[in-house]
Amino acid sequence: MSQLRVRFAPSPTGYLHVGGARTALFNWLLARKEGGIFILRIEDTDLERSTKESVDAILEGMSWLGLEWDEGPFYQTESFPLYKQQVQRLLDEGKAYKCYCRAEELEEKRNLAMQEGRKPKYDGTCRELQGDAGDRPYVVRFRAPQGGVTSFDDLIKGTITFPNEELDDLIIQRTDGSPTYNFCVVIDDATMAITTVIRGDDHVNNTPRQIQLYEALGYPVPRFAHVPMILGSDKARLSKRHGATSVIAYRDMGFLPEALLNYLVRLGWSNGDDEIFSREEMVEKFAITSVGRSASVFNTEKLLWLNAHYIKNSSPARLAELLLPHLSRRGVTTDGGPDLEKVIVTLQERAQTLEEMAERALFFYQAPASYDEAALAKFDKGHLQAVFGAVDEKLAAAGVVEPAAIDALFKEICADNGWKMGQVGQPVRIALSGGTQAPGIGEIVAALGIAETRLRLQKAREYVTL
RNA sequence: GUCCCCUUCGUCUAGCCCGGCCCAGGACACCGCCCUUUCACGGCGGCGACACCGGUUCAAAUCCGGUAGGGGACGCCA
Repeated sequence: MSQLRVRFAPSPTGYLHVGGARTALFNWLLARKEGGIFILRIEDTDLERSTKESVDAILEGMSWLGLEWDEGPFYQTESFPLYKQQVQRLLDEGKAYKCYCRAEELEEKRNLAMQEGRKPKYDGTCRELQGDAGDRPYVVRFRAPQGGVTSFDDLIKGTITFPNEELDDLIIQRTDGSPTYNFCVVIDDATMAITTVIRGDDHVNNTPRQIQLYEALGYPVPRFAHVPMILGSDKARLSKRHGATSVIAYRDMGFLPEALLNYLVRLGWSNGDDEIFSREEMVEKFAITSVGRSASVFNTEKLLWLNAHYIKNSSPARLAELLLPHLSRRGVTTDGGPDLEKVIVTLQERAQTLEEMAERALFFYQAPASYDEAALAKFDKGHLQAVFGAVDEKLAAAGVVEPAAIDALFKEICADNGWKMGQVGQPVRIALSGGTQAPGIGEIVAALGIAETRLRLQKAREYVTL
Protein backbone atom coordinates (compact mmCIF):
# COMPACT_ATOMS: atom_id res chain seq x y z
CA MET A 1 0.00 0.00 0.00
CA SER A 2 1.38 3.38 -0.98
CA GLN A 3 1.97 6.08 1.57
CA LEU A 4 -0.91 8.32 2.52
CA ARG A 5 -0.61 11.87 1.25
CA VAL A 6 -3.07 14.56 2.27
CA ARG A 7 -3.14 18.30 1.85
CA PHE A 8 -4.73 21.42 3.26
CA ALA A 9 -5.37 23.93 0.52
CA PRO A 10 -6.64 27.29 1.73
CA SER A 11 -7.10 30.25 -0.55
CA PRO A 12 -5.29 33.33 0.75
CA THR A 13 -8.22 35.69 0.74
CA GLY A 14 -8.44 36.11 4.50
CA TYR A 15 -7.20 34.76 7.79
CA LEU A 16 -7.32 31.13 8.92
CA HIS A 17 -10.82 30.63 10.28
CA VAL A 18 -11.98 27.89 12.59
CA GLY A 19 -13.62 25.89 9.81
CA GLY A 20 -10.41 25.83 7.83
CA ALA A 21 -8.46 25.05 10.96
CA ARG A 22 -10.62 22.01 11.59
CA THR A 23 -10.14 20.78 8.05
CA ALA A 24 -6.41 21.29 8.45
CA LEU A 25 -6.52 19.45 11.77
CA PHE A 26 -8.31 16.44 10.29
CA ASN A 27 -5.74 16.28 7.51
CA TRP A 28 -2.86 16.60 9.93
CA LEU A 29 -4.34 14.01 12.26
CA LEU A 30 -4.79 11.45 9.52
CA ALA A 31 -1.29 12.03 8.21
CA ARG A 32 0.24 11.62 11.66
CA LYS A 33 -1.84 8.59 12.46
CA GLU A 34 -1.04 6.80 9.23
CA GLY A 35 2.54 7.94 9.01
CA GLY A 36 1.62 9.89 5.90
CA ILE A 37 2.64 13.22 4.46
CA PHE A 38 0.78 16.44 5.16
CA ILE A 39 1.13 19.07 2.46
CA LEU A 40 0.25 22.73 2.60
CA ARG A 41 -0.81 24.28 -0.66
CA ILE A 42 -1.88 27.86 -1.16
CA GLU A 43 -4.62 28.19 -3.76
CA ASP A 44 -3.88 31.62 -5.07
CA THR A 45 -5.18 31.40 -8.61
CA ASP A 46 -7.55 34.24 -7.89
CA LEU A 47 -5.02 36.98 -8.49
CA GLU A 48 -7.58 39.64 -7.65
CA ARG A 49 -8.26 38.56 -4.10
CA SER A 50 -5.15 36.68 -3.00
CA THR A 51 -2.82 38.61 -0.74
CA LYS A 52 0.51 38.11 0.90
CA GLU A 53 -0.99 39.24 4.21
CA SER A 54 -3.50 36.43 4.05
CA VAL A 55 -0.79 33.90 3.37
CA ASP A 56 1.10 35.12 6.42
CA ALA A 57 -2.03 35.09 8.55
CA ILE A 58 -2.79 31.51 7.55
CA LEU A 59 0.75 30.39 8.23
CA GLU A 60 0.67 32.14 11.59
CA GLY A 61 -2.57 30.38 12.52
CA MET A 62 -1.23 27.01 11.47
CA SER A 63 1.92 27.30 13.47
CA TRP A 64 0.13 28.65 16.53
CA LEU A 65 -2.00 25.51 16.47
CA GLY A 66 1.09 23.42 15.91
CA LEU A 67 -0.18 21.89 12.68
CA GLU A 68 3.18 21.48 11.07
CA TRP A 69 3.26 20.44 7.44
CA ASP A 70 5.75 18.12 5.80
CA GLU A 71 5.84 19.65 2.34
CA GLY A 72 5.16 23.11 1.03
CA PRO A 73 3.79 25.64 1.20
CA PHE A 74 3.31 25.33 -2.53
CA TYR A 75 1.70 28.11 -4.49
CA GLN A 76 -0.54 27.42 -7.43
CA THR A 77 0.63 30.55 -9.17
CA GLU A 78 3.99 28.85 -9.51
CA SER A 79 2.45 26.07 -11.56
CA PHE A 80 0.80 28.21 -14.22
CA PRO A 81 2.98 26.83 -17.02
CA LEU A 82 1.99 23.32 -16.05
CA TYR A 83 -1.73 24.11 -16.09
CA LYS A 84 -1.37 25.78 -19.46
CA GLN A 85 0.36 22.75 -20.85
CA GLN A 86 -2.33 20.40 -19.55
CA VAL A 87 -5.09 22.57 -20.97
CA GLN A 88 -3.38 22.40 -24.33
CA ARG A 89 -3.14 18.64 -24.03
CA LEU A 90 -6.86 18.34 -23.45
CA LEU A 91 -7.46 20.66 -26.38
CA ASP A 92 -5.23 18.57 -28.61
CA GLU A 93 -6.97 15.40 -27.57
CA GLY A 94 -10.37 16.90 -28.24
CA LYS A 95 -11.34 16.61 -24.59
CA ALA A 96 -11.69 20.34 -24.29
CA TYR A 97 -12.75 23.08 -26.67
CA LYS A 98 -12.64 26.82 -27.10
CA CYS A 99 -15.78 28.69 -26.25
CA TYR A 100 -16.38 32.18 -27.61
CA CYS A 101 -19.55 32.97 -25.71
CA ARG A 102 -19.36 36.24 -23.85
CA ALA A 103 -19.61 36.34 -20.09
CA GLU A 104 -22.58 38.70 -20.17
CA GLU A 105 -24.54 36.48 -22.54
CA LEU A 106 -23.91 33.51 -20.33
CA GLU A 107 -24.94 35.47 -17.29
CA GLU A 108 -28.23 36.37 -18.95
CA LYS A 109 -28.92 32.84 -20.03
CA ARG A 110 -28.20 31.64 -16.55
CA ASN A 111 -30.56 34.10 -14.93
CA LEU A 112 -33.25 33.32 -17.44
CA ALA A 113 -32.91 29.60 -16.82
CA MET A 114 -33.12 30.11 -13.07
CA GLN A 115 -36.19 32.26 -13.44
CA GLU A 116 -37.88 29.72 -15.62
CA GLY A 117 -36.98 27.03 -13.15
CA ARG A 118 -34.55 25.27 -15.43
CA LYS A 119 -31.09 24.02 -14.57
CA PRO A 120 -28.73 26.92 -15.31
CA LYS A 121 -26.15 24.94 -17.21
CA TYR A 122 -24.09 25.89 -20.24
CA ASP A 123 -26.09 25.26 -23.39
CA GLY A 124 -23.20 23.92 -25.40
CA THR A 125 -23.24 26.60 -28.07
CA CYS A 126 -19.55 26.23 -28.89
CA ARG A 127 -19.21 22.55 -28.12
CA GLU A 128 -19.33 21.38 -31.70
CA LEU A 129 -17.67 24.38 -33.34
CA GLN A 130 -15.17 23.43 -36.01
CA GLY A 131 -11.74 25.05 -36.17
CA ASP A 132 -10.63 28.35 -34.72
CA ALA A 133 -12.85 31.37 -34.93
CA GLY A 134 -10.10 33.83 -35.64
CA ASP A 135 -8.57 35.70 -32.74
CA ARG A 136 -11.71 36.40 -30.81
CA PRO A 137 -11.30 36.04 -27.05
CA TYR A 138 -12.23 32.60 -25.74
CA VAL A 139 -12.28 30.42 -22.69
CA VAL A 140 -11.48 26.73 -22.71
CA ARG A 141 -14.20 24.37 -21.66
CA PHE A 142 -13.93 20.76 -20.65
CA ARG A 143 -15.98 18.45 -22.85
CA ALA A 144 -17.91 16.62 -20.13
CA PRO A 145 -19.49 13.23 -20.67
CA GLN A 146 -23.17 13.65 -21.57
CA GLY A 147 -24.86 10.55 -20.25
CA GLY A 148 -24.43 8.14 -17.40
CA VAL A 149 -23.50 8.96 -13.85
CA THR A 150 -20.40 9.85 -11.90
CA SER A 151 -20.20 8.53 -8.39
CA PHE A 152 -17.67 8.14 -5.61
CA ASP A 153 -17.46 6.62 -2.16
CA ASP A 154 -16.99 9.44 0.25
CA LEU A 155 -15.12 8.39 3.38
CA ILE A 156 -17.52 10.41 5.51
CA LYS A 157 -20.76 10.59 3.58
CA GLY A 158 -20.84 7.25 1.83
CA THR A 159 -21.63 6.76 -1.83
CA ILE A 160 -22.68 9.88 -3.69
CA THR A 161 -23.94 9.70 -7.22
CA PHE A 162 -24.54 12.46 -9.74
CA PRO A 163 -26.29 12.12 -13.08
CA ASN A 164 -23.81 13.47 -15.66
CA GLU A 165 -26.71 15.33 -17.17
CA GLU A 166 -26.47 17.73 -14.23
CA LEU A 167 -22.90 18.61 -15.00
CA ASP A 168 -22.09 21.07 -17.75
CA ASP A 169 -18.92 21.82 -19.64
CA LEU A 170 -16.97 23.71 -17.07
CA ILE A 171 -14.48 26.39 -17.92
CA ILE A 172 -10.93 25.31 -17.23
CA GLN A 173 -9.16 28.34 -18.63
CA ARG A 174 -10.33 31.93 -18.50
CA THR A 175 -10.26 34.53 -21.26
CA ASP A 176 -7.05 35.91 -19.80
CA GLY A 177 -5.44 32.50 -20.07
CA SER A 178 -5.43 31.72 -16.36
CA PRO A 179 -6.67 28.32 -15.21
CA THR A 180 -9.72 27.93 -12.98
CA TYR A 181 -9.99 26.34 -9.60
CA ASN A 182 -11.51 22.98 -10.48
CA PHE A 183 -8.83 22.37 -13.02
CA CYS A 184 -5.92 23.44 -10.83
CA VAL A 185 -6.95 21.28 -7.91
CA VAL A 186 -7.04 18.23 -10.10
CA ILE A 187 -3.66 18.90 -11.64
CA ASP A 188 -2.13 19.72 -8.27
CA ASP A 189 -3.62 16.84 -6.37
CA ALA A 190 -2.52 14.51 -9.12
CA THR A 191 1.02 15.85 -9.42
CA MET A 192 1.42 15.93 -5.67
CA ALA A 193 0.17 12.36 -5.60
CA ILE A 194 -2.51 13.15 -3.05
CA THR A 195 -4.18 9.93 -2.02
CA THR A 196 -6.96 11.32 0.13
CA VAL A 197 -8.66 14.65 -0.31
CA ILE A 198 -10.15 15.97 2.92
CA ARG A 199 -12.04 19.22 2.49
CA GLY A 200 -15.20 21.08 3.37
CA ASP A 201 -18.43 19.58 2.13
CA ASP A 202 -19.22 22.66 0.10
CA HIS A 203 -17.00 20.88 -2.40
CA VAL A 204 -19.08 17.76 -2.89
CA ASN A 205 -20.72 19.28 -5.93
CA ASN A 206 -17.33 19.91 -7.47
CA THR A 207 -16.18 16.38 -6.93
CA PRO A 208 -17.89 14.68 -9.89
CA ARG A 209 -16.51 17.32 -12.26
CA GLN A 210 -13.07 16.79 -10.84
CA ILE A 211 -13.37 13.05 -11.17
CA GLN A 212 -14.21 13.46 -14.83
CA LEU A 213 -11.14 15.63 -15.19
CA TYR A 214 -8.93 13.04 -13.50
CA GLU A 215 -10.24 10.46 -15.90
CA ALA A 216 -9.80 12.63 -18.96
CA LEU A 217 -6.26 13.43 -17.89
CA GLY A 218 -5.50 9.80 -17.23
CA TYR A 219 -4.76 10.31 -13.52
CA PRO A 220 -5.75 7.97 -10.71
CA VAL A 221 -8.69 9.30 -8.73
CA PRO A 222 -7.94 9.93 -5.04
CA ARG A 223 -10.28 9.09 -2.19
CA PHE A 224 -12.51 11.86 -0.90
CA ALA A 225 -13.68 12.83 2.57
CA HIS A 226 -16.01 15.80 2.83
CA VAL A 227 -16.28 17.24 6.29
CA PRO A 228 -19.50 19.01 7.24
CA MET A 229 -19.58 22.72 7.81
CA ILE A 230 -19.44 24.64 11.04
CA LEU A 231 -22.50 26.74 11.76
CA GLY A 232 -23.16 29.77 13.93
CA SER A 233 -25.63 29.76 16.82
CA ASP A 234 -28.48 30.52 14.42
CA LYS A 235 -27.51 27.51 12.34
CA ALA A 236 -26.40 29.66 9.46
CA ARG A 237 -22.95 29.29 8.02
CA LEU A 238 -20.44 30.57 10.56
CA SER A 239 -19.39 34.13 9.80
CA LYS A 240 -18.00 37.20 11.49
CA ARG A 241 -21.39 38.29 12.66
CA HIS A 242 -21.44 35.25 14.96
CA GLY A 243 -18.37 36.59 16.67
CA ALA A 244 -14.75 35.70 16.15
CA THR A 245 -13.97 33.15 13.46
CA SER A 246 -10.26 33.75 13.12
CA VAL A 247 -7.95 31.35 14.85
CA ILE A 248 -5.63 34.19 15.76
CA ALA A 249 -8.52 36.10 17.32
CA TYR A 250 -8.98 33.15 19.67
CA ARG A 251 -5.34 33.31 20.60
CA ASP A 252 -5.70 37.00 21.36
CA MET A 253 -8.79 36.36 23.45
CA GLY A 254 -6.67 34.18 25.64
CA PHE A 255 -7.38 30.67 24.44
CA LEU A 256 -4.75 27.98 24.56
CA PRO A 257 -4.03 26.24 21.27
CA GLU A 258 -4.63 22.81 22.76
CA ALA A 259 -8.08 23.94 23.92
CA LEU A 260 -9.07 25.11 20.45
CA LEU A 261 -7.70 21.94 18.92
CA ASN A 262 -9.55 19.78 21.41
CA TYR A 263 -12.75 21.71 20.78
CA LEU A 264 -12.39 21.50 17.03
CA VAL A 265 -11.66 17.80 16.94
CA ARG A 266 -14.82 17.09 18.94
CA LEU A 267 -16.88 19.11 16.51
CA GLY A 268 -18.12 16.37 14.26
CA TRP A 269 -15.90 13.65 15.58
CA SER A 270 -16.05 11.59 18.74
CA ASN A 271 -14.52 8.61 20.42
CA GLY A 272 -17.21 7.17 22.64
CA ASP A 273 -17.83 9.51 25.55
CA ASP A 274 -14.34 10.97 25.63
CA GLU A 275 -14.11 14.74 25.79
CA ILE A 276 -10.51 15.53 26.60
CA PHE A 277 -7.87 14.67 24.05
CA SER A 278 -4.23 15.49 24.18
CA ARG A 279 -2.53 15.92 20.85
CA GLU A 280 -1.16 12.38 21.12
CA GLU A 281 -4.53 10.90 21.99
CA MET A 282 -6.14 12.61 19.04
CA VAL A 283 -3.57 11.18 16.70
CA GLU A 284 -3.95 7.76 18.21
CA LYS A 285 -7.74 7.63 18.18
CA PHE A 286 -8.72 9.71 15.20
CA ALA A 287 -10.52 8.05 12.31
CA ILE A 288 -11.75 10.04 9.36
CA THR A 289 -14.51 7.52 8.79
CA SER A 290 -16.05 8.27 12.16
CA VAL A 291 -16.50 11.94 11.45
CA GLY A 292 -20.21 12.77 11.56
CA ARG A 293 -22.20 13.56 8.44
CA SER A 294 -24.10 16.57 9.65
CA ALA A 295 -23.08 20.18 10.23
CA SER A 296 -22.37 21.35 13.75
CA VAL A 297 -22.88 24.55 15.65
CA PHE A 298 -19.87 26.33 17.08
CA ASN A 299 -20.44 26.72 20.81
CA THR A 300 -18.15 29.13 22.62
CA GLU A 301 -19.35 27.98 26.05
CA LYS A 302 -17.87 24.58 25.58
CA LEU A 303 -14.66 25.99 24.18
CA LEU A 304 -14.46 28.11 27.31
CA TRP A 305 -14.88 25.06 29.49
CA LEU A 306 -12.09 23.25 27.67
CA ASN A 307 -9.87 26.29 27.89
CA ALA A 308 -10.45 26.48 31.65
CA HIS A 309 -9.54 22.82 31.85
CA TYR A 310 -6.27 23.33 30.03
CA ILE A 311 -5.45 26.42 32.07
CA LYS A 312 -5.90 24.40 35.25
CA ASN A 313 -3.61 21.73 33.94
CA SER A 314 -0.84 23.84 32.48
CA SER A 315 2.36 24.65 34.26
CA PRO A 316 2.54 28.13 35.83
CA ALA A 317 5.80 28.68 34.00
CA ARG A 318 4.20 28.19 30.61
CA LEU A 319 1.16 30.24 31.52
CA ALA A 320 3.40 33.03 32.71
CA GLU A 321 4.99 33.22 29.32
CA LEU A 322 1.64 33.19 27.54
CA LEU A 323 0.13 35.71 29.94
CA LEU A 324 2.76 38.39 29.50
CA PRO A 325 1.36 39.87 26.29
CA HIS A 326 -2.10 40.11 27.87
CA LEU A 327 -0.60 41.89 30.83
CA SER A 328 1.47 44.34 28.86
CA ARG A 329 -1.54 45.14 26.71
CA ARG A 330 -2.96 46.45 29.97
CA GLY A 331 0.11 48.48 30.66
CA VAL A 332 1.25 46.21 33.45
CA THR A 333 4.77 45.05 34.01
CA THR A 334 5.63 42.45 36.58
CA ASP A 335 8.92 44.08 37.48
CA GLY A 336 9.23 44.66 41.19
CA GLY A 337 5.85 43.07 41.79
CA PRO A 338 4.93 39.63 43.06
CA ASP A 339 6.32 36.58 41.33
CA LEU A 340 4.07 36.03 38.31
CA GLU A 341 4.03 32.26 38.67
CA LYS A 342 2.80 32.56 42.23
CA VAL A 343 0.08 34.90 41.09
CA ILE A 344 -0.90 32.49 38.36
CA VAL A 345 -1.24 29.64 40.79
CA THR A 346 -3.88 31.64 42.65
CA LEU A 347 -5.76 32.27 39.42
CA GLN A 348 -5.54 28.97 37.58
CA GLU A 349 -8.69 27.55 39.13
CA ARG A 350 -10.67 30.69 38.43
CA ALA A 351 -9.88 31.89 34.93
CA GLN A 352 -11.43 30.63 31.74
CA THR A 353 -9.13 32.58 29.46
CA LEU A 354 -5.78 34.28 29.69
CA GLU A 355 -7.55 37.58 29.17
CA GLU A 356 -9.63 36.94 32.23
CA MET A 357 -6.56 35.83 34.12
CA ALA A 358 -4.71 38.99 33.19
CA GLU A 359 -7.65 41.06 34.33
CA ARG A 360 -7.80 39.28 37.65
CA ALA A 361 -4.04 39.53 38.10
CA LEU A 362 -4.05 43.28 37.80
CA PHE A 363 -4.47 44.10 41.49
CA PHE A 364 -1.38 42.13 42.39
CA TYR A 365 0.66 44.68 40.50
CA GLN A 366 -1.40 47.79 41.09
CA ALA A 367 -2.72 48.62 44.54
CA PRO A 368 -6.46 49.27 44.39
CA ALA A 369 -7.28 52.85 43.49
CA SER A 370 -10.76 52.50 44.91
CA TYR A 371 -12.78 50.06 46.96
CA ASP A 372 -16.05 48.27 46.37
CA GLU A 373 -18.24 50.60 48.44
CA ALA A 374 -21.29 48.38 48.51
CA ALA A 375 -19.27 45.51 49.88
CA LEU A 376 -17.55 47.71 52.40
CA ALA A 377 -20.89 49.11 53.59
CA LYS A 378 -21.81 45.72 54.98
CA PHE A 379 -19.44 46.32 57.87
CA ASP A 380 -19.34 49.27 60.22
CA LYS A 381 -16.29 51.48 60.30
CA GLY A 382 -15.23 50.56 63.78
CA HIS A 383 -15.16 46.90 62.91
CA LEU A 384 -13.24 47.56 59.74
CA GLN A 385 -10.60 49.56 61.56
CA ALA A 386 -10.27 46.91 64.22
CA VAL A 387 -9.86 44.16 61.66
CA PHE A 388 -7.30 45.99 59.57
CA GLY A 389 -5.37 46.88 62.69
CA ALA A 390 -5.41 43.40 64.11
CA VAL A 391 -4.37 41.78 60.86
CA ASP A 392 -1.62 44.30 60.28
CA GLU A 393 -0.28 43.71 63.74
CA LYS A 394 -0.40 39.95 63.43
CA LEU A 395 1.32 40.02 60.07
CA ALA A 396 4.05 42.30 61.37
CA ALA A 397 5.08 39.60 63.78
CA ALA A 398 4.67 36.74 61.35
CA GLY A 399 7.47 35.06 59.52
CA VAL A 400 5.31 32.74 57.46
CA VAL A 401 4.78 32.95 53.72
CA GLU A 402 2.82 29.79 52.89
CA PRO A 403 -0.87 30.28 52.05
CA ALA A 404 -1.92 27.58 54.50
CA ALA A 405 0.13 29.11 57.31
CA ILE A 406 -1.34 32.52 56.62
CA ASP A 407 -4.84 31.09 56.65
CA ALA A 408 -4.01 29.62 60.05
CA LEU A 409 -2.98 33.06 61.20
CA PHE A 410 -6.36 34.42 60.22
CA LYS A 411 -8.05 31.67 62.17
CA GLU A 412 -6.10 32.77 65.20
CA ILE A 413 -7.15 36.36 64.69
CA CYS A 414 -10.77 35.24 64.56
CA ALA A 415 -10.40 33.18 67.69
CA ASP A 416 -8.63 35.96 69.57
CA ASN A 417 -11.25 38.56 68.76
CA GLY A 418 -14.36 36.45 68.62
CA TRP A 419 -14.88 37.20 64.92
CA LYS A 420 -16.15 34.90 62.25
CA MET A 421 -14.04 34.26 59.16
CA GLY A 422 -16.50 36.18 56.99
CA GLN A 423 -16.06 39.24 59.14
CA VAL A 424 -12.33 39.23 58.61
CA GLY A 425 -11.69 37.67 55.23
CA GLN A 426 -14.03 39.85 53.26
CA PRO A 427 -12.79 43.23 54.56
CA VAL A 428 -9.19 42.19 54.05
CA ARG A 429 -9.95 40.96 50.57
CA ILE A 430 -11.43 44.35 49.74
CA ALA A 431 -8.45 46.13 51.26
CA LEU A 432 -6.00 44.07 49.22
CA SER A 433 -7.79 43.73 45.91
CA GLY A 434 -10.35 46.50 45.94
CA GLY A 435 -13.21 44.08 45.39
CA THR A 436 -14.81 40.88 46.57
CA GLN A 437 -13.92 38.54 43.77
CA ALA A 438 -10.44 37.31 44.41
CA PRO A 439 -8.47 34.23 45.40
CA GLY A 440 -8.31 32.99 49.00
CA ILE A 441 -6.87 35.37 51.54
CA GLY A 442 -3.89 33.16 52.31
CA GLU A 443 -3.10 32.88 48.61
CA ILE A 444 -3.28 36.61 48.04
CA VAL A 445 -1.09 37.47 51.01
CA ALA A 446 1.46 34.84 50.13
CA ALA A 447 1.77 36.13 46.58
CA LEU A 448 1.66 39.79 47.53
CA GLY A 449 4.20 39.48 50.35
CA ILE A 450 3.83 40.64 53.93
CA ALA A 451 5.22 44.10 53.35
CA GLU A 452 2.93 45.02 50.47
CA THR A 453 -0.01 43.48 52.30
CA ARG A 454 0.57 45.64 55.34
CA LEU A 455 0.93 48.72 53.20
CA ARG A 456 -2.44 48.09 51.60
CA LEU A 457 -4.01 47.31 54.95
CA GLN A 458 -2.80 50.59 56.36
CA LYS A 459 -4.06 52.45 53.35
CA ALA A 460 -7.47 50.87 53.70
CA ARG A 461 -7.55 51.66 57.36
CA GLU A 462 -6.87 55.27 56.69
CA TYR A 463 -9.54 55.27 54.06
CA VAL A 464 -12.28 54.03 56.38
CA THR A 465 -11.18 56.40 59.12
CA LEU A 466 -11.72 59.45 56.96
C1' G B 1 -36.24 26.02 -9.65
C1' U B 2 -32.73 21.71 -10.36
C1' C B 3 -29.17 18.55 -8.19
C1' C B 4 -26.47 16.85 -3.82
C1' C B 5 -26.32 16.30 1.39
C1' C B 6 -28.24 16.38 6.38
C1' U B 7 -32.03 15.50 10.65
C1' U B 8 -30.95 11.93 18.68
C1' C B 9 -31.54 16.79 24.83
C1' G B 10 -30.75 24.45 23.82
C1' U B 11 -25.47 22.89 21.95
C1' C B 12 -21.47 18.91 20.91
C1' U B 13 -22.37 13.90 20.68
C1' A B 14 -22.82 7.93 22.05
C1' G B 15 -25.96 4.26 20.16
C1' C B 16 -27.58 3.21 14.07
C1' C B 17 -23.64 -0.59 9.62
C1' C B 18 -24.50 -6.21 12.84
C1' G B 19 -32.90 -4.50 15.31
C1' G B 20 -33.98 -6.50 21.67
C1' C B 21 -28.74 -4.82 26.83
C1' C B 22 -32.05 2.32 25.12
C1' C B 23 -39.23 4.15 28.60
C1' A B 24 -31.90 6.44 24.85
C1' G B 25 -25.78 7.24 27.70
C1' G B 26 -21.91 11.23 28.24
C1' A B 27 -20.31 16.41 27.91
C1' C B 28 -21.22 21.96 27.74
C1' A B 29 -24.92 25.33 29.32
C1' C B 30 -28.95 25.94 32.82
C1' C B 31 -31.39 24.94 37.82
C1' G B 32 -30.90 23.04 42.94
C1' C B 33 -28.04 21.14 47.06
C1' C B 34 -23.23 20.37 49.41
C1' C B 35 -18.23 22.35 50.25
C1' U B 36 -16.82 27.50 51.53
C1' U B 37 -13.77 33.89 54.19
C1' U B 38 -15.58 36.28 48.47
C1' C B 39 -15.31 34.60 43.42
C1' A B 40 -14.31 30.29 41.44
C1' C B 41 -12.87 24.89 41.54
C1' G B 42 -14.91 20.39 43.05
C1' G B 43 -18.88 16.77 44.54
C1' C B 44 -24.03 15.24 44.21
C1' G B 45 -28.79 15.69 41.97
C1' G B 46 -32.37 17.78 38.40
C1' C B 47 -34.26 19.61 33.67
C1' G B 48 -33.90 17.93 28.74
C1' A B 49 -33.90 14.55 22.49
C1' C B 50 -34.69 9.57 18.72
C1' A B 51 -38.24 15.72 12.95
C1' C B 52 -43.04 13.56 11.18
C1' C B 53 -46.04 9.64 8.89
C1' G B 54 -46.49 4.83 7.20
C1' G B 55 -44.31 -0.18 6.45
C1' U B 56 -41.39 -4.70 7.84
C1' U B 57 -40.89 -7.43 12.59
C1' C B 58 -42.71 -10.91 18.41
C1' A B 59 -39.54 -6.34 18.90
C1' A B 60 -37.13 -0.13 15.46
C1' A B 61 -33.47 5.53 17.46
C1' U B 62 -31.58 1.35 14.74
C1' C B 63 -34.16 -1.76 8.42
C1' C B 64 -37.54 0.15 4.10
C1' G B 65 -40.69 4.03 1.84
C1' G B 66 -42.66 8.82 1.93
C1' U B 67 -43.37 13.86 3.96
C1' A B 68 -41.51 18.13 6.25
C1' G B 69 -37.54 21.16 7.68
C1' G B 70 -32.45 22.71 7.20
C1' G B 71 -27.92 23.26 4.52
C1' G B 72 -24.85 23.23 0.18
C1' A B 73 -24.01 23.69 -5.04
C1' C B 74 -25.60 25.52 -9.66
C1' G B 75 -19.29 31.67 -11.16
C1' C B 76 -14.36 33.40 -16.65
C1' C B 77 -14.56 32.61 -6.75
C1' A B 78 -11.96 29.07 -4.24
